[in-house]
Amino acid sequence: MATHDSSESVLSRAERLRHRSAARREAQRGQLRELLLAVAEEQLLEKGYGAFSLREVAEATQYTPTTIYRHFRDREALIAAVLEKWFLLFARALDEADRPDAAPSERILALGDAYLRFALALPARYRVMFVDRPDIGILPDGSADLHDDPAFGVLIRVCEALCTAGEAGPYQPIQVAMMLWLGLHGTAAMSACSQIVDARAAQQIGMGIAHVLLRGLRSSA
Amino acid sequence: MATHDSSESVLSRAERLRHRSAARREAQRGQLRELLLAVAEEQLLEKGYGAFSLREVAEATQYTPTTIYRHFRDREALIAAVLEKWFLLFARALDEADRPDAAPSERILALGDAYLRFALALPARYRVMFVDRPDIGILPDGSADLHDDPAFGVLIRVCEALCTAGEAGPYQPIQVAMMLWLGLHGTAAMSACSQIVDARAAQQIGMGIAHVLLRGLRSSA
DNA sequence: AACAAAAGTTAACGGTGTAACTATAAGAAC
DNA sequence: GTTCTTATAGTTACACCGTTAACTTTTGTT
Repeated sequence: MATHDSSESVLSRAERLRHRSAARREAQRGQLRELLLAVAEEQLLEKGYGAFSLREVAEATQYTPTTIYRHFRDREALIAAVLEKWFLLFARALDEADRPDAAPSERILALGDAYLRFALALPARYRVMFVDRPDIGILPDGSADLHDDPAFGVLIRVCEALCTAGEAGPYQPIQVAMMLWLGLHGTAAMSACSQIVDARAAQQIGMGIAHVLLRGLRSSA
Repeated sequence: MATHDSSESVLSRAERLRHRSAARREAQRGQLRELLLAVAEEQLLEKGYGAFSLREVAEATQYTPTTIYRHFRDREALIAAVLEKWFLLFARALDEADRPDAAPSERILALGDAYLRFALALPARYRVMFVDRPDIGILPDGSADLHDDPAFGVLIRVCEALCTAGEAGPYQPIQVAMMLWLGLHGTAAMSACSQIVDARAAQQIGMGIAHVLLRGLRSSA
């Protein structure tokens, strides 16, 4: 078990880590949770959900992997904490994009534009939020109520306005909201997961879908 | 998750495997590739892309993990081989759904129905094919030409028929195809990745998107 | 029978998440 | 100021993962 430290400068990750962490131990203390969150967010963005590694954020923070468990139940909880922050940003982005005084169809276009912008600005983030993680808006008891989600709440209210304006044919607000959301999600997800559509094309296709859907709804019996 | 190794009857996977594979060695031989493929497909469906494990298909076939490397370059190649089969099935499903004699919009609806049916019948399969794997239709040289894909080829031809029939406004066939495809992909992907929309709802929303898109296209200037 | 190729096994490496246990430092109570 | 308690970090260990190199067996061909 004795390691030859006389010759090579080759150190395993464990050795490196032990050395560094001993040197740092007396340094700072506390606010670790915030530090871990920040590093985790960074790693999650650049590695993606699958390759995101607990040990890697440990090494980046120069802490021991198990130390993370003092602050987060497990890997999933750490990711969930990052996601919580992201969903806040997402809701804010949609909220700021809404123009309550404009016509419903204009509001929907503005919302769609903001949605696509959010997705395409950081595809890795969108991917973790909406495709890798299967539990968007899933409540603790297992049921899902999208109306409680602030971001979806904005959309559904605008769709209600569209319906009462008689521009959605026979469709219910929830149906309209779903068609618009999932229509845009298709291009956002494909752009985030594949390379067959780049960001510019995705923005164009997505807005095309929004336009055509609105037109189709308006002309529905 | 929690493994109690207090009992002495617990064997490690390696021990179990060595024992069993010795017992099986004189059994059958050959056609291993097909067996591996079949088991891999099964595992891929039930575990998903991320949790799919080479060693697990090895154990299921009672072969050693390294044996797989005789037949497939690596884990990714094994998955790719399964995917090849799935994409063949997919192309066939779309091809069979097409009704060349019907009106373009009818053909598109039939195609959309088949697409959603394929996706919702085996969500895990759709997920691996269209969201986990980032390289749909990516050619070896890195470029992507969707027209060469048989499944997309069916769609694009129908969209061309729609355009020449004057039912797609100013949009080009490729744009129409993308809007339809990605519109449906949104509901299929969300249904496959999350639990907030069940299969029935997804089918309904997806067909709604197709209908409304067609109507919107037709009424476009 | 001899030999070459293919098929299968063993052992190992570095990576992963995580459970159980230990050490340490800070703060409170006396 | 000393001791007890508690939170926090560190250590060790385990099972799993994909992958590789080296070895042994089996098979088919000459």
